[in-house]
Amino acid sequence: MPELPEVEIVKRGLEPVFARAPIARLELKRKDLRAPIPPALPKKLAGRPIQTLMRRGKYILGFTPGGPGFVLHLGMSGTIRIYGPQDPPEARPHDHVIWHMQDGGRIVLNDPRRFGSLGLVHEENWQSVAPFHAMGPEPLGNGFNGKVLAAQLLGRISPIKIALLDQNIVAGVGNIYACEALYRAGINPARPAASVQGEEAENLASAIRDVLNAAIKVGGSTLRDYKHTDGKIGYFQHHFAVYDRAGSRCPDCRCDAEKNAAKNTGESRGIQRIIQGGRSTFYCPSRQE
DNA sequence: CTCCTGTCCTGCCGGC
DNA sequence: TGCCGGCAGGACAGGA
Repeated sequence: MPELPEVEIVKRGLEPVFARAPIARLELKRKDLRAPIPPALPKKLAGRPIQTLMRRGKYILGFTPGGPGFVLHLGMSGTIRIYGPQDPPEARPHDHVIWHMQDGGRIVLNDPRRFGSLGLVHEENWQSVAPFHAMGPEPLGNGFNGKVLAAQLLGRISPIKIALLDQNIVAGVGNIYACEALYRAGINPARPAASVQGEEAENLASAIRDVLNAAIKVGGSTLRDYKHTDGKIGYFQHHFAVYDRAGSRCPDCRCDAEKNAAKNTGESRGIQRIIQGGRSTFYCPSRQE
């Protein structure tokens, strides 16, 4: 489920929790996530504060003062719940990891599909180990623009939609925001990646930034009320232009005009769903020629 | 290198 | 109502 905006919101929700108190202990109710949780991790975190909390792509990293830290990925179905010191204990199915804080607060990782992961990293060298060593630029970073994106796409014959899902091309974009960004940029998802250059690459880079920022903004407003959303953070109602809207008309649809023009052909219009790389792509054939 | 397919796991939803 | 197939926001391994 979570792509960059959702992960960013989760990170922001975790910040005050880690700022308030050191970790008392890490409870592992289940160790077999996508990869086994390193047995040494609880020991490295117990009794220690998280001094630095950051996001890279869809990962959240938290470092203790000495350098060791955790790296968290929510996979497809991972969620985080936050409990204050006053909140009564609550266990739900698929709660796998609990950070017990020294002030009594708790952070719970719930992940039914267990595609998520929790690992051990070190502040000194995390950037040079997998998966970070090859990871593409942060789309919300200062250095990201059309030229950078165009350079990343050079030599790529695969469809632009597939390329955007590759974390080594640009970090943090997933299936939803790849579709939404291509829609905003007016680029057909089947276009060869390397053919997106110049002004189109600028448009796409801007579209990626804009759609991610918009989603964060919406999530940020939800974050303040996270208690009302069942303690879960990072999961908010999005409004998508094309994602999961097959058959509907896109926001600035020209489909009616096209339908009239193509009346004789009987060709159907509206948002289309196609399969690329085994995953759904949604796009508007009228706006994304 | 890049590309493509299959796989991990559970829950939900629509169709019969 | 119950069962079954298909699908889900991710990432990796392995082979071409």
